Amino acid sequence: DPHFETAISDLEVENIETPGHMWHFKYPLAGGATYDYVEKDEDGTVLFTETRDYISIATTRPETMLGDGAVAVHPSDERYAPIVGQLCEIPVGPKDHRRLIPIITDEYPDPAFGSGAVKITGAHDFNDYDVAKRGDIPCYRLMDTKAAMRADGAPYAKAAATAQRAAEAWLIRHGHRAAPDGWTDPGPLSEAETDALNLVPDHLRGLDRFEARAKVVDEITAEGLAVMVPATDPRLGATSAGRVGENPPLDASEGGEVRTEDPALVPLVEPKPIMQPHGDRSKVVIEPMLTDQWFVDTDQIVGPAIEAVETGAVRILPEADKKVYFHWLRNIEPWCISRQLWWGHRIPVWYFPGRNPDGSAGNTDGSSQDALTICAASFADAERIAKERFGADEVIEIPADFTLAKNNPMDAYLTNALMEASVEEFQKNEERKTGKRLTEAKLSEIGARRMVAYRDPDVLDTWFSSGLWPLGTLGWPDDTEELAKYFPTSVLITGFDILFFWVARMMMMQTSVLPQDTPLEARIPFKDVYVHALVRDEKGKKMSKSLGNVLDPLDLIDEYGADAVRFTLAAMAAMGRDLKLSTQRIAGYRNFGTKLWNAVRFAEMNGVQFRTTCETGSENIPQLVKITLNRWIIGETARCREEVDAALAAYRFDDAANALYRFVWNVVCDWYVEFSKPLLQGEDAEIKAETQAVTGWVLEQCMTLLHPFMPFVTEELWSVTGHDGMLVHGTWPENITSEAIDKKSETEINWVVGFIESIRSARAQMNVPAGATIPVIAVEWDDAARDAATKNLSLIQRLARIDTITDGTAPKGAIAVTSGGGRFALPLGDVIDVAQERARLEKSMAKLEKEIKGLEGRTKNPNFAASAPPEVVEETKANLAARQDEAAAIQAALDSLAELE
RNA sequence: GGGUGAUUAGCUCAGUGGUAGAGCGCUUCGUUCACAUCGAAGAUGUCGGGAGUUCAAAUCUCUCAUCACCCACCA
Repeated sequence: DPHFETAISDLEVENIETPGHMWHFKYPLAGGATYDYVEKDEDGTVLFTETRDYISIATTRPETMLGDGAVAVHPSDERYAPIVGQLCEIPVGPKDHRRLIPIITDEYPDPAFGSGAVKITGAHDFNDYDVAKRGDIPCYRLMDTKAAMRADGAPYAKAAATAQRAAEAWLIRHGHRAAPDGWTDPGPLSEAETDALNLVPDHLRGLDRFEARAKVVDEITAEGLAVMVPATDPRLGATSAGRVGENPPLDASEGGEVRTEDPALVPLVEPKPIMQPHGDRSKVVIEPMLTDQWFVDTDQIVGPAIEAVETGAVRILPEADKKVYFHWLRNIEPWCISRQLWWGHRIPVWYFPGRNPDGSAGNTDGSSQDALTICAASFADAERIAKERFGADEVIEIPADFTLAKNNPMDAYLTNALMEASVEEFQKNEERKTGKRLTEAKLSEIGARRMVAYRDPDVLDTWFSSGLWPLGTLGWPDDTEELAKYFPTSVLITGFDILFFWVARMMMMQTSVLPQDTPLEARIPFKDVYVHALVRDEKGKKMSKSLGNVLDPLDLIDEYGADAVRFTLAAMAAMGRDLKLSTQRIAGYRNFGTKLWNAVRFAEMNGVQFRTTCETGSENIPQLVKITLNRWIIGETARCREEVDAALAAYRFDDAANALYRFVWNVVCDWYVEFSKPLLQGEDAEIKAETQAVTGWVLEQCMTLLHPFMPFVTEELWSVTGHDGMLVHGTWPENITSEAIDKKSETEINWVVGFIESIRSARAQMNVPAGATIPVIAVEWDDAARDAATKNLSLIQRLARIDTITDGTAPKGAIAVTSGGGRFALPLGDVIDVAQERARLEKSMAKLEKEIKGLEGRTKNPNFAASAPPEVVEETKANLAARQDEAAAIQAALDSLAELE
């Protein structure tokens, strides 16, 4: 990452499609050689022949040409067969020091793409690196950590000459050129030697990579080595993605100005969208570059992480994300964990320059990779190991940038406490002190007993450090109480984008770091992973600052309140789906908070007493509560609590929130509060007292159950209703169970609710004035209906706005109302509009008939009875019978209406 | 290029085999003592298209279309 000047892992790279260009250049054959370039079609018919003195290559990154080590073609590509093993010239740099590179074969180039020939820059391209490794081609690094062209090392001419010798040696070694007499293979350049070579021409040194690109393009074009095509060539305008207009025309900053005598010919530069790697934090274009880094060989630790999810020891919810998890882990790459940053945990590795891996003196290479390294918890540990294992008398820790010692093993042996001493100075000092010059042997002896070490300056990837979070926070590696109690942890709630970064890494690290002989279930970091939704904008796009489509939660909270925002997010958190936030919905849930507030206010105004604790469980309620209405609401409360708990256990926060919304608004407020009014305001003290108590109890349950979803308003209500202590410290009402449901009360109240709704509906549709109180005639009703209606007459009177219910026959000109187990008539005398009533009844009838037809279709189908489960058949039959009864009642009403006309 | 998911009321979304749902919005009515940030009533759907499996499909299978996201080294 040229911005942060550090290596990053591939997970931290975002590939973004950006407009780019592909240049076509000629690499002239060495010494002016020529060949017949022949293009054939599939049948072998010759399409095109030309004598060429170059090979054409295409590149999107011309600046990397400077580091080319070869040009590769596919072994089967007959066009280039004649020149494989020859040298060609990189057409950049000083004319008299042009580098020559071999033309090699490799399976990688696709003969059908571009010219079929690929330039190989092993140090700056992943594919090229593989080709280079296979072909023994050197990887020349061109840039520094800022991705500027290198300015270090020997002048270009010298570096190029070294590279040239290497290329020629390669030709001989690989049998493309006869060895001169007396030639001995010097062997390929070592990695350190290769890395030390700076092949950037002097005038390009220090330039930014993009500036260098423009200059390279300019120079090649000026020299006439760009592939030229007629200005009408379609490739100049089309993009490979076919999206016209996305690629801006080449501008001067990218180079490539036309400098040709023939105005009809222009350089072939194809506009082309390129997937460019960007740093996810720095947002700059990442430079693939060869550097020494620490990697985790993930293959070795990935197994248990996969197995734990396969066996279900760790659940990933929603299940769909399991697939993503598996796919990534099964195709995992080595993980680069070293960072060249100053923050983070420093890598606990000490290097011993001038020592071989076995501790013996003698490595003159200076590179760290094949030198002695010791991984230890501290320098003291590293020192102890060095002394024990390698018999050193003394280990001196030096700074990582103490290059003198690192690069010269003799210096390293002799570095004294002042550390700036060279062998020369050491000798002088000794001579001054003792008057004798030390022999080489004596120097070596001193050196052998003394070791210097420096700690790796890099730090660990922050995700590597946090990968041990579950264990680390609990005191591991000590055997703590916390570890015993809390590990494995229960649930990790996280976002999808963290699944790879953190979750997968924690899985791999926890399961690997703990003793392998403990069962996998005891090594997992957590049992459940709940992958929560991402909030997106209204178009479904990920919110991002650069797009400007961010809804700031703080703004929303300012406008609607924290509870409303929180409840909305919970209510919309259906698993496995991202949510598009709508402010309207937040407003709706803000009103919900107000509704609860008002319900509590109502209770207070009616002398409701709140208790400080809810010690009453379901088992006691039937004895304590006598009134049907109160028994009913207690049952409904229990039902709601169980629903909420089941939803929460399944991480269905939306189901839990919606269940509570329905219960509080549509059950408690719409019905219970309305029903309780006559009881609370009536004369009977006993009824009043019980209803006050139950109302208080119900509202307490509402506050408690809602507290996780709306903590602020519920806490406030808890406080203002005189409770001691805070609701957040309260207990969850697990003891309110469905045992509290009283079937008889439930049936009765449900009938009353249905009856009131039927009358209200009929009234509204027949335009009966809202204020008018009307009588009801029961044409026929069963005992249950009669019982329910009689017992709850005052409630029905109040909410349906009727005065009496009397037995009788429907008078002419009455509205017909059906309700479970009964037919009723609302006599309105002359007021009734016959046509309107007919329309109303016919509409109900049509709806019923449609349902009946569907139900009949099923029950009459012999296959249905044979194949469907018996309970479904029964249910369907019962349903059909009920519909048919209702249809009959409506038909009767329609018949009597007909008599009126 | 590979993968994953989505498509249901005007909008935002629930609903994995058995009578299509919620909130918002919309229409009509309502200033009675918790609440107009409210109450009552109401309208609204070829469940993206097509094919298949099944007694029965929004739900399972295949396919097409569109959208979104993730992954990827075509110079």
